[in-house]
This record gives sequence, structure tokens and C-alpha cells, in this order.
Amino acid sequence: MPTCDVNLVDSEKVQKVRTAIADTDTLFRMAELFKAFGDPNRVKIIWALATEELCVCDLSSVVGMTPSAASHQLRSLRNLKLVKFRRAGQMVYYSLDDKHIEMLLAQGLEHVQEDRR
Amino acid sequence: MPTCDVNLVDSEKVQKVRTAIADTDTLFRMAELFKAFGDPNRVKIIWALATEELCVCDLSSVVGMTPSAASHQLRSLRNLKLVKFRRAGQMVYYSLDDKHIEMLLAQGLEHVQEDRR
DNA sequence: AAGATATATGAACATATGCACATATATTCA
DNA sequence: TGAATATATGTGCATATGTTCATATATCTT
Repeated sequence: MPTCDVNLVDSEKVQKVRTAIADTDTLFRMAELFKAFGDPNRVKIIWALATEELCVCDLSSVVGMTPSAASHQLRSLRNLKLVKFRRAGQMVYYSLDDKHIEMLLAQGLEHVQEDRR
Repeated sequence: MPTCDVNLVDSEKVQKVRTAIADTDTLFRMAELFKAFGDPNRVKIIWALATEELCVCDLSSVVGMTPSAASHQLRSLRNLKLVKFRRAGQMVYYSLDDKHIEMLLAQGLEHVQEDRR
């Protein structure tokens, strides 16, 4: 891997930062979590479920996706344990799994709104 | 677009959720913000810069990328106004642009760690 | 000015992602 | 049991993404 010829500019800083950063697995999991929020439709889904528990049918209607597409996304969110669900007859009701999720959503919104100056 | 035959299961809820969700543009911007965190290497970059201001050379060393790859990623982060930079001679020093970014990072970490029960 | 070094950028390529479509599964109701 | 409905899943495709490699730009040094 090419590096700067001066191997490091400030190796003390580099060492400090190296120890500050989380392990690879944690970084990977964090990236995966954020990736879940990295699509407008999924943000919409998450927001919707933060507002109200919804069945797949109503959810798809709200976010404007086919039930199939919504279901696919819900699967990812389920795998990441971001949403939980309960079956009620033929319907399956989804909701957020965790208060953290709402906080992340709120943080994101805040940043975006503040940035629009 | 196919929908459930029963047009809506609970149209009152649907209406409520519809009005609760942000406009398309906001959703899009939020997704873009989160997408920036949606890659392990970028999380690493952001974390590194949250710890210490770094030149591209030292940053690439910390995150284990080529300076070129790091520079590409820094450009995206710059476009999203997540990082700022100052030139010092041949070197360019990057740092986080905003406290929100660190908070998002912290929130993400917290979720991931709590989840590892 | 010329060479050296740090950073940036463009293009190409491999991989990942999100959706549509077809089909499967599960539940209800007749 | 069989038809109807809600949800889930597999596959294929178009597009997005991240990296590498080549090259450009900027700054310093001599």
C-alpha cells in the first residue's frame, strides 16, 4: 500500500488516534446500523414505525412502496434488530425495537435542519 | 403499484402517520447524512477526526487506506459538510465540522454495544 | 525553474444495493 | 378442503458505491 514517503507526519498523534478508535468488528456493526438509515425509503419506514405500529399493508401505503419492497426492507431492519413485529391473523404489525432508533432519527433530523441555514 | 385489496387496514392511522413524516427532501438529506456513516472505513475516518485533527497522510495510515482512497472519501464527507479542513503547506488537515457528528457517532456506538448482550 | 512530496481527481472495475416480478407461505373464511 | 388475502422470499436487473491505478495540482526546497 502506498504511503506518504515521510512514513508519518506526527506518529505520536497517529498512535493516540489508533488506540482511540474502536475495534474492527464494532466499526463494522456501526456502519451496518447507519447503513440501515442510509436510504430515503428506509428512513421513511423507520419514521413511520416511530410514529405508530403498522401492518405491512398500511406501511407500504404510507411510504409509497409495493408491499413486496416494503417486506424486503423490513427483513433487513429485522435482521439488524431495528424493528420488531407481532402477528395478528394474516397481518403482521411492525414497530421500532428500541428507543435508540428514535434518538438516532431525531439526531439526524436535527443535523439536517440546522444545516439548512 | 400493487396494494392490498383492502385499500387500507386502518386509514385513520395511515393518515396520522403520513402527516407525521418529514417531507421528501428532508428524508433524502437525512438518508445522505446517515449514508456517510454507512461504511466501516468512513466510520473509522470520522472517529479518527473526532479524536484529533489529522493530515491526509496520517489519517490514511490510521485507517489503513491509501491516501488516494482516503482523499476520495474525504471529498464526500466534505460535500456533506461533515468535515472541514485547513491547508498548512503541502499538507491538508481535516477535522470534524460539527458537534452533531460526534453525537451521532456516540449514539451509534451505544446502540451497537448495548445490542451485544 | 525543476524536482520532490502531499493531496486531489478522473476513469475503470468489481461488488453491493434496491426494486420489480414471480412465486411461496401463512392465515382466514366459506 | 379450497379460495382469498397478507406477507415473505428468490431471482434478475439497473444503478450506486468503494477501491485501484493513472494522472493532475499545489506547495516546498534547492
